[in-house]
Amino acid sequence: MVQITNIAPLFKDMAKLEHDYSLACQECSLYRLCLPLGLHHKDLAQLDKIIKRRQSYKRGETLFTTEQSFKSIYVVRSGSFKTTISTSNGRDQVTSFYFPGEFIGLDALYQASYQSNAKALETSSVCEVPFDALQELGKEMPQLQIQLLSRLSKELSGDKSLMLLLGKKTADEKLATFLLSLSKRFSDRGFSASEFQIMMSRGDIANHLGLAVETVSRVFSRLQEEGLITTNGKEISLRDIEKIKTLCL
Amino acid sequence: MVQITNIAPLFKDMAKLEHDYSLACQECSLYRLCLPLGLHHKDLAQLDKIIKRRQSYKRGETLFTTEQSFKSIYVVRSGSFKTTISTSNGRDQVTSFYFPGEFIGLDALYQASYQSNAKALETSSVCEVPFDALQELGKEMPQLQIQLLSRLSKELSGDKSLMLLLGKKTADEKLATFLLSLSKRFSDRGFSASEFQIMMSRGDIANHLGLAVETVSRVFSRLQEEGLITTNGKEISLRDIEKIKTLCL
DNA sequence: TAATCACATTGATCAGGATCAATAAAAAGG
DNA sequence: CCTTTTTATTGATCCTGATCAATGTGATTA
Repeated sequence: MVQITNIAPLFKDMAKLEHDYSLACQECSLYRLCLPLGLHHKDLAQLDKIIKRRQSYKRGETLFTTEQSFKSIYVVRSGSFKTTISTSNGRDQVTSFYFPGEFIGLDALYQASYQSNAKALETSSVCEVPFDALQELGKEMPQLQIQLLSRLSKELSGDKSLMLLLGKKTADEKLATFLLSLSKRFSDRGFSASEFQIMMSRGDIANHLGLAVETVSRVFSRLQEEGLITTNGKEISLRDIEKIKTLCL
Repeated sequence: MVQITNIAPLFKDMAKLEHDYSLACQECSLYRLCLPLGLHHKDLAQLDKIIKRRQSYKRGETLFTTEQSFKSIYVVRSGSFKTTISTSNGRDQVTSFYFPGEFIGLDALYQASYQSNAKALETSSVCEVPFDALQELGKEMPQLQIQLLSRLSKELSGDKSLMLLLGKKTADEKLATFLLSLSKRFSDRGFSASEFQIMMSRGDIANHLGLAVETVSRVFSRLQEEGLITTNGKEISLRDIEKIKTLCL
């Protein structure tokens, strides 16, 4: 059996996370969720050197588009992003949402150009990791390569699950699955698993789940009538997680 | 006890293509599509040592299931496979089809167990690549790591495209897109881009595209009436590829 | 603070594709 | 080879979720 990673959740100081964009990997509260996991101290320092800490992006601002050639992968430092791809006639699909510690742009390295458009969902910041430099480092740090492979593999299995959702689940099941996925990710990051603020619009959610906005709205209302959740705009609280789990299938 | 370890060489003359499972990477006709691409000759020899050539699988036979722990990735040598994942209540989704030179099991390395079930669609064979050994080799061959990353990334972008298909395309668009994807993959492998045999059932296709069998059948008939394709069971020929392209969106 | 604009909810109606049903055609198996 | 089983096609009907429409609720800006 090949055991690759053990991303244990935990981080404490929210304030740091939000505001100190220059914070080095060594002191970053995302350490356990991020790329450096498993690196030795001296290797970490080297990784730290190649990472560019970037200014924040405001809601709706673009991180990259399919027009740009691939140079870097991005790790969310604070806030959140969405990626979309489009048909030639302008319909588009929200392929993923990204939270702190998650990698954006991994699907780009094959074609050497970004395969999707990435936009901030709220005021957010990222660490930019130039891929060339990362590969150079990787030659001397197998652990880093493994980390990277592991991330790609994780995204891959997430995508397969979404295929199952898109292809085989009903509207109710889709939304239940989505809410639990958010819950898990918030709780992995030290936030409440049952009460959180969603920063994506109903439209984004609907699009991501292959539904119409109206359907999402109706399912939210129905779940609320049944006492499974409470919503107030962007505030969501899951009142009966166990029951919601049974809805996911 | 007489151990019969390697019978294959005895049959060297029998259709190398299909049946010589012991054929080394150096002589393999899939070279350009496969893992070794870009490796130096001596590195290739080393890679060759860790690869296990496996007996063939018959239609419907299992390559691996979600119950098994992850040890190896598999490269299709001949034939084809499908992978599926399932909901807790038994609905399942065909997540991908795999052709010669393509890698199966890449989504497994994150959780160290296979995330899907892989089955042969016809009499097929694979090369088994033990992941531990591959990682060891990778330490000395950056090119190999890059190849691996590249493959993961490629699968990732394929999956994103499928999300777009599942979430935003109509039945006609789905089937047109699917046919062209097959066409491309056959032509990449030196076969005709316009005439080929599909080895997956209508059910598999329907499931993969998030449709009912009946719908797939009807769309096939409609495309045929419109003179865009000809079908005869598993034989498909694309009569007007340009027009089919316009259907994909 | 009003005015504008983007987003959300709810209702009424519609349609694409699912489901049900029957038959036909291939495979598989004895 | 004939029998049995699986897979494919075609038709009739139904239903989930899309679309259209109207109103409500927040946000942003002047």
